[in-house]
Amino acid sequence: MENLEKARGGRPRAFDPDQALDAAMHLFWEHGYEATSLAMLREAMGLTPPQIYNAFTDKETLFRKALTRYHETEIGFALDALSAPVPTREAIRRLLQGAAEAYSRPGKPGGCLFVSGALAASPQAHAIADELKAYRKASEAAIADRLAKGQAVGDLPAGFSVESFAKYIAGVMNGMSIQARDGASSDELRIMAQTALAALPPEEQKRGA
Amino acid sequence: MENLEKARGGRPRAFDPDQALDAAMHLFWEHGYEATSLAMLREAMGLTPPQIYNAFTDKETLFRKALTRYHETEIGFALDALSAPVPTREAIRRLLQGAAEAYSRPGKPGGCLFVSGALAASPQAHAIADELKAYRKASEAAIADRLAKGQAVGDLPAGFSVESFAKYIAGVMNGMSIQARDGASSDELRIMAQTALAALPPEEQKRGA
DNA sequence: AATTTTCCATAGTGATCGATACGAAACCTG
DNA sequence: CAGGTTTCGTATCGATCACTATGGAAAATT
Repeated sequence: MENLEKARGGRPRAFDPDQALDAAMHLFWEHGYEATSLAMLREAMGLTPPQIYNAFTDKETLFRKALTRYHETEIGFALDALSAPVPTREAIRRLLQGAAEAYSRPGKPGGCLFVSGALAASPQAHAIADELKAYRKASEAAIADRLAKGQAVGDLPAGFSVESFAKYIAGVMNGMSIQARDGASSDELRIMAQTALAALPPEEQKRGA
Repeated sequence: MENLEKARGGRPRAFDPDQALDAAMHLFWEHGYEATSLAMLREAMGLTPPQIYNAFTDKETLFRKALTRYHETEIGFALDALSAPVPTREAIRRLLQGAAEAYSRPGKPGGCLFVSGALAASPQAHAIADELKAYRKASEAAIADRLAKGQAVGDLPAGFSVESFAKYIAGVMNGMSIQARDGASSDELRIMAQTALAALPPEEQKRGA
C-alpha cells in the first residue's frame, strides 16, 4: 500500500502514528475499551492528550482504528485458513490451530480483541459492543461460507447444517479466547482445537475406498 | 436455612436486601462489574447510596455477594449434572444442555456472569477479574473431577486426558456464553452443545453388545 | 524573509466516578 | 418514658473521566 498522506505544509508529526496505534491496540486488547483510560493510553503511546485527539479524533475512533489494525496485523491466520486450497476439514483445522497460536502469542495479551474488547459494556459504550459483535458475527459467517463451499464440493454430508456447525466453531474459538485469557498455554489450546475438530463429521471419500 | 439475622434494636431496613441484591446481580450480569455505575445500581435497586453502602459495604463487596447469589440461584444445573448418578457421557450432556438453557433464559441477561462480569478489566479491578477467573477455573476442575470419576469406572478410555477434555468442555461452555450474548437462541445453543458432545469418545460397553 | 499551516505543551473544562458527613427518624431495651 | 442503636434522606466529597482552549514553536509555501 502506498503512503498517500496529504503532503500539505505545516509542522510534521513528532511521532509515528502506526506505532502509537499499536500501543493503543495492545492496551485495548489487554484491558478492553472502557477500562482503558486516556491516562493509560497517554503513557503507553508516549503522547499528550492533544496529540492523541489530533491524530485519532477521540477515544471511540481510536478504538475503531485499533480494531482495524488488529484485524490486519494479528489475525491473518483466519483468512489464510479459510481461503487455502485444501479440503474443508483441513481448512477448519488450520483455522482452529491458528487461533490456538494467535491467542497465546508470547508478548501479546491473551485471547482475541474481538472478544475481550467489550463483552459487557455500559449503555454509553453500546455502539462499541455492537461493533465487536459484528466482527464476531462476520467471523462466523466466513466460517459458514467455507463450510457451504465444502458441502457443495462434497467434503461434507448433504444433511449437514452449515450454519449450526459454523456457530459451533466460532463458539469454540471464542471459548479458546477465554481459556487463553485464563492462562491456557499454546499447547493446551492446540489440544482444545484438536478435540473440537473431532466433532466434525469425517471427510467423505470421493473415489475409491 | 434459618434466618439468623441479628435481632438487635435500631431502625429497621425499609427494603429487602435479597431483592436488592437480585437487582444488582442482574445489572452486573448485563453490563459487567466496572461498566455498572452506582447511579445504575441506585436506580435498579431502588435505593439511595447510603442504603447500598450500609447494607453491602462497597461496590466490590456488593459484586462478590452478587456472584455468590448467582452461583446459588442461577447455575444449579451444573452441580446437578455433575453429581447425578448417570453415565459420564450423560452427565456431560446434561451439563452442556443445562448451560444452553441457563445462558439463554428469557428475562435474563444472555450468557454467564462468570464470563461477562469482567473478562477485561482496568488495573484497579484486577482483583475482581481474578475472582471471576477463579470461578471459571473451579468449574473446569469440577468437570475434570467428574471425568476422572468416569474414567475410574470405565466410562472413558484409559489413555484419555481428563484435564484436556475438561478444558475443552469448559471452553465450549464459555464460548456458548458469548454466543448467547451475541443473540444465539436456546435452540441454537442446544445444537452447539450437542455438536460439542460429539467430540467425547463413545461410551465403552461394559458387558454385552 | 513573510506567510501559512500544522503541531506542540501547559493547563484546565464540566461531568461522572465511587463513596460519605450529617442530623433526623424509627425501632429495641430499660 | 429515656437511652442506645441502626437506618433514613439530603447534600455532597475528592478523584478521575474523556476532552479541549490557548498560545507559542516549527516546518512548508510563497
